Amino acid sequence: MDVASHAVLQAVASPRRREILRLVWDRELAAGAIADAMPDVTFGAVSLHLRTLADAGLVTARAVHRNRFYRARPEALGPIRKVLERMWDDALWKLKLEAELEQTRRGPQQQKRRTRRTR
Amino acid sequence: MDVASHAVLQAVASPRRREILRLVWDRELAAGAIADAMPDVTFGAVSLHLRTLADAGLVTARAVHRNRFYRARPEALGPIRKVLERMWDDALWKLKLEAELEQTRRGPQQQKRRTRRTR
DNA sequence: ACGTCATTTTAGTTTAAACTAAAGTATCGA
DNA sequence: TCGATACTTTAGTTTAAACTAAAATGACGT
Repeated sequence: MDVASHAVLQAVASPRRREILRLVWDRELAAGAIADAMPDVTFGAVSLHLRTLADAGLVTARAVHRNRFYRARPEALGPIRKVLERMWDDALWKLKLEAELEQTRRGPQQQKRRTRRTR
Repeated sequence: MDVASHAVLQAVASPRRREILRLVWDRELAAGAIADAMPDVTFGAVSLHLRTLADAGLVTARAVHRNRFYRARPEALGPIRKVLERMWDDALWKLKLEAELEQTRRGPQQQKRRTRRTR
């Protein structure tokens, strides 16, 4: 797990930032408009979240006049998607292998001797 | 984003828990063995992480004698993998569409009238 | 029944994240 | 230039997560 993927995971793990991400997922939105859509939090807090998202590469900013327009950068999810996918597939593969082996072996390979299992 | 996927994301976002997850990814390991593999943290702390992982469905426990053997449950990653995948694919599709539209339009579409209301 | 082992749980502390209010920066329009 | 707008940054506070030490639990051997 590289440091970039960690930042992405960290950023996406916050419900607040997922909320922002959802807002700018399919359209550009000014920081103020994002803050307006989240009335229970201050503009400053939103700005900090935007910075976190930008640092993780999950959004990009474009300055126009006094506005800063944000937009999601979905390709930044690629790496962690791949990380998860690789973990997942790898594990599935191993489980399948295990299941196949299971049929050729007698019982689960238990550690140490077992005498009783009662009570 | 459902509550289960949130728990999974939250659990996976912690480096410590990813470390544990990696340890039990392809083999069962007793809680003590996991703690032994992480010398910079106490057994108690490891146990709490294991609980978090178990609550998220990312690991299962099996009791044998006095030991509790943990193992990753990779299929728990499925839902969030799907969530990310869906977001990702959906966005890529939209970006492509946008790129196509871009060629038929001149310049960025500027923002309209704004009514801002902040504390 | 007693003591030990493997682990969990609790209670309290440290560390980090999220948040607010206010100050700072930059841009525009007059 | 000045004042307003649209943000960002800072400093300090609140909330939550991670951690530790120690007590509690429960199964086992004797």
